[in-house]
Amino acid sequence: MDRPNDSELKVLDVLWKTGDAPARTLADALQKQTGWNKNTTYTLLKRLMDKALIERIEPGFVCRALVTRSQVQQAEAGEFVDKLFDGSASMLLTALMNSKKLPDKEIAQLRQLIDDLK
Amino acid sequence: MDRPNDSELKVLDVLWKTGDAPARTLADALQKQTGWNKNTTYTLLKRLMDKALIERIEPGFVCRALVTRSQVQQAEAGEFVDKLFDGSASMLLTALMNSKKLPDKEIAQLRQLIDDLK
DNA sequence: AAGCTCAGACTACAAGTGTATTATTGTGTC
DNA sequence: GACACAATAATACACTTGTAGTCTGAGCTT
Repeated sequence: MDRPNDSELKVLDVLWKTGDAPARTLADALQKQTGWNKNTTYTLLKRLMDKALIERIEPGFVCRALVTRSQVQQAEAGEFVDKLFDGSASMLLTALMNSKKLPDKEIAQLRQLIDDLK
Repeated sequence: MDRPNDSELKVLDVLWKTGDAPARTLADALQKQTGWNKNTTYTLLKRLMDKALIERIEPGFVCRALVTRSQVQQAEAGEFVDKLFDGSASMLLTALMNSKKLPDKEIAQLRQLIDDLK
């Protein structure tokens, strides 16, 4: 999978939230959300097509994501932990805990995750 | 803190491992490790200086890191979890567990981390 | 049919990245 | 002091990224 860069990710994010949508709708949403000119969104949609991360379908030339949020999250998380933490999830989590105070809810969910492991 | 890009990170990585070292030493290590021409390393050292992530000190014009590995890890981890997981550490960990099978050692350490939380 | 509008395509352009080539300066050797 | 060579600086250059301006063509208005 070709990877989305940061601004492409913002477009995908809207697309994942709204579901399949015409370019115009996405441009409007991103206009509101980030102040982008609509052409900026169009350009990014084009680049996303080039990377085969979205497609345009008839009728209406509607945009559809070809990757799910989870797929991107998993791919990026794997890359990231390798790049900075030598593949160690626990070191990543340590850094995260030092970088920001996790809310209780998060901690409970982390505990749940670990407990479910076996 | 100005952020290192991927190739600058590789330089920092060597510097963190070896401790303060002359440019030449780092270039040699990176030559071996990544095949880079030594001038590539020099260029990156320059950029790291511009970003104030390293300094050169006398005697010997030796390179010294101005940020620790932990500082960079924490900053990057915070950015990353916000960018892709809306700040949620548990969602990150979930993605990571789906992306690669964690070795038992890792799981034990994760459990330890959570248990130590309280 | 001539013009207006708007979605979408095409083009642009500065800044950042990855990597290397060329130039310069310092230094030990004869 | 001139030469050879290692250390560093300066410059280069193609590619990516972030963002926007301009062009085109299809349908809507007179």
